[in-house]
Amino acid sequence: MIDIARLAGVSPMTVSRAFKADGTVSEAAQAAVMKAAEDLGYVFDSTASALRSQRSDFVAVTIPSINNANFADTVRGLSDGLRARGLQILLGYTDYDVQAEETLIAQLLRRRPEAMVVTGGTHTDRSRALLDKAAIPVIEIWDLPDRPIGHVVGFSNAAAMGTLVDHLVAQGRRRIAFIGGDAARDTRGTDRRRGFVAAMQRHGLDTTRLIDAGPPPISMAEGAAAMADLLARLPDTDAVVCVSDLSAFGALTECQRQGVDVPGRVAIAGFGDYEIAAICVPPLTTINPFPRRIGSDAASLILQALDGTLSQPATIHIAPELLTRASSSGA
Amino acid sequence: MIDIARLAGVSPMTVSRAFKADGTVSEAAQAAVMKAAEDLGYVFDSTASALRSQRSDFVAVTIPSINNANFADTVRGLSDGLRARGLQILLGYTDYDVQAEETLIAQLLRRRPEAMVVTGGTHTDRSRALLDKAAIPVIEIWDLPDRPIGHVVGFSNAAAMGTLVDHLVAQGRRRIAFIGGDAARDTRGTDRRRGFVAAMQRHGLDTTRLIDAGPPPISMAEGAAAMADLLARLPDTDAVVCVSDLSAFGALTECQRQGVDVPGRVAIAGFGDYEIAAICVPPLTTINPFPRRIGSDAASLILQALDGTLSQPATIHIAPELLTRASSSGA
DNA sequence: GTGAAAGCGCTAACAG
DNA sequence: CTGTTAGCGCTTTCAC
Repeated sequence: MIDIARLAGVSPMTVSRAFKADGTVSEAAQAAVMKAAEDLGYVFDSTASALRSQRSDFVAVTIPSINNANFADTVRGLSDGLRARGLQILLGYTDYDVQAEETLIAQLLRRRPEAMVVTGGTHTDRSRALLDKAAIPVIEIWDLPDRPIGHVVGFSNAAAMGTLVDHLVAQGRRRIAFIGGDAARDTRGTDRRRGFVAAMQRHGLDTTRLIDAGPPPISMAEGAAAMADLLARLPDTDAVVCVSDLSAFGALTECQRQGVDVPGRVAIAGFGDYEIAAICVPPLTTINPFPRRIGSDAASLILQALDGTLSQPATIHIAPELLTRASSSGA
Repeated sequence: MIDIARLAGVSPMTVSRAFKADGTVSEAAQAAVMKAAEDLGYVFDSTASALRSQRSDFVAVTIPSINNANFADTVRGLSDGLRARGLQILLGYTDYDVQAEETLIAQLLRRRPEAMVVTGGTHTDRSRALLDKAAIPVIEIWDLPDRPIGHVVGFSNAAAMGTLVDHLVAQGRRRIAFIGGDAARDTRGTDRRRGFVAAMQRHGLDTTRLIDAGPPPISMAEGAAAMADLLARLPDTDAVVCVSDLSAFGALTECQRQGVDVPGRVAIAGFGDYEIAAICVPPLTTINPFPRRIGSDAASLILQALDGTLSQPATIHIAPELLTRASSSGA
């Protein structure tokens, strides 16, 4: 920067101001600086800037898996919402493990992010302590935590699953099964299972058709295997709800392989409104939790929090939408 | 850090050494420092460390889309391979646009990454200049660039597509169509199309059945629309190759909706070996380009380059695997 | 094994 | 609108 200052015939401070582009530099100086920078192949050093100004321009984000279209959409919503303010996303994934999340949070905080977005509302005590200490805006997303750390953009996974069960019952289904993952790890999946059981009880129906397909994420293949298990052990099942569209699609393919009519003999519903749900044959009934929106709303909260426009911890409730499609038509 | 030094009764330098954990600190001092840090809720500041040591511990990575299972797998391979050395990934996506890539590269370089991984071998002149100037290891992935910037981990998309065509021809297919995206943007897709045309010519077959499904990424729905178009305009088509499994699956669903037998009347093949290809009914013939492997090999190259073990620019050839499945059985 | 001094490249704060 | 001074929180370097 000193070199540029020399070449442009100004002080380093003017160079700094020129790069901030806040219009506080004369046009002549601005042009001279930019030309000198171009000639010297100068690349601004954000590290030094971050250290001195105590503004890293980072927003740290943790998601359970990078290989998931729902979370990817959320990250896009976040990224697009933050880019205008020059904020960059520092992304990490937890593999659906709160211990891994703790390690990740500790690692990310070392970079001095200006805000932190974490997926889900279940964290280790140490994670909570780290986030508290960090004294930066924290947004929990994709859930409605019992004990929020800071701000929240989410919805009740249990309630959303309940609307799905209500729909199936309204369609005349009674012997409804749930295919989901290992309760210990996937907290959102567990919430959905709890919502399933609660809704079934509300309707006075049997809640024992619960298939545990293993640790999250539940793949299409695991959904298919679970469906095969279900068809073998509980062949009178007339509807299946899956923890996600991906496992639901797997279940659907298993029915296709076995010649089981969907929705004639078994209705199938998923969760997440993944691309596949709309296009497979028959298309899948599902819940759209508006993943992109979760991200863009979180971005708005962050911008407000950084502006100081947000005095109270805020909770933005996303209203998931039930999408009824052919996979769950009347019995 | 000064506070910790005081509390632990040592100098700041010893605190620094304790955090580096290189075993050059006495056990007593190490323990005292860790205890003091814990008590004070100290979080190490990577920004200051990066500035002084000129080591950011960042590896910057650009991918076309964050919402793509293939690239997500590559990022996981990279991430897992780099984590052991304490290197963190700084991820950005380009939306399949070389101009956006240029902006992104400029932005990422400001963070002083120690290496840069870029997807594809087509870049703007300015991107190339920026990467040259940066004087850090550069790895291009998912392609075999004509004019590599630095190291490469990739394969020939054209050649891989050729093997797919060869397979279809061997199965007795002759009137083969290609469904792909806008040539201007998706360079890998364009390479695949070129490979398709070259292989068809090699077999002396008609190369005019090319459907342009719009700008990448080509969605399942766009694959379905393209298939509908094809069935309407060129109903004697006996095989379809798609630029990815996702569009291929869309095409398959369109056949299901129209009662077109796959592979009886039309064979379908995709590219990428996405999860869906293995499980849909019928499963899709495809190419596995080993996305995870691309990432882990790139990570290895980076570690070698940073160690100085790599004097020459290296190219690691990935050998994509043809997976023949029921969607392309004999006519 | 430990400490003192200096400085990484930028910008806050103040002055003009 | 521009410049000067000082310092962000670490680590390099050198000394002991």
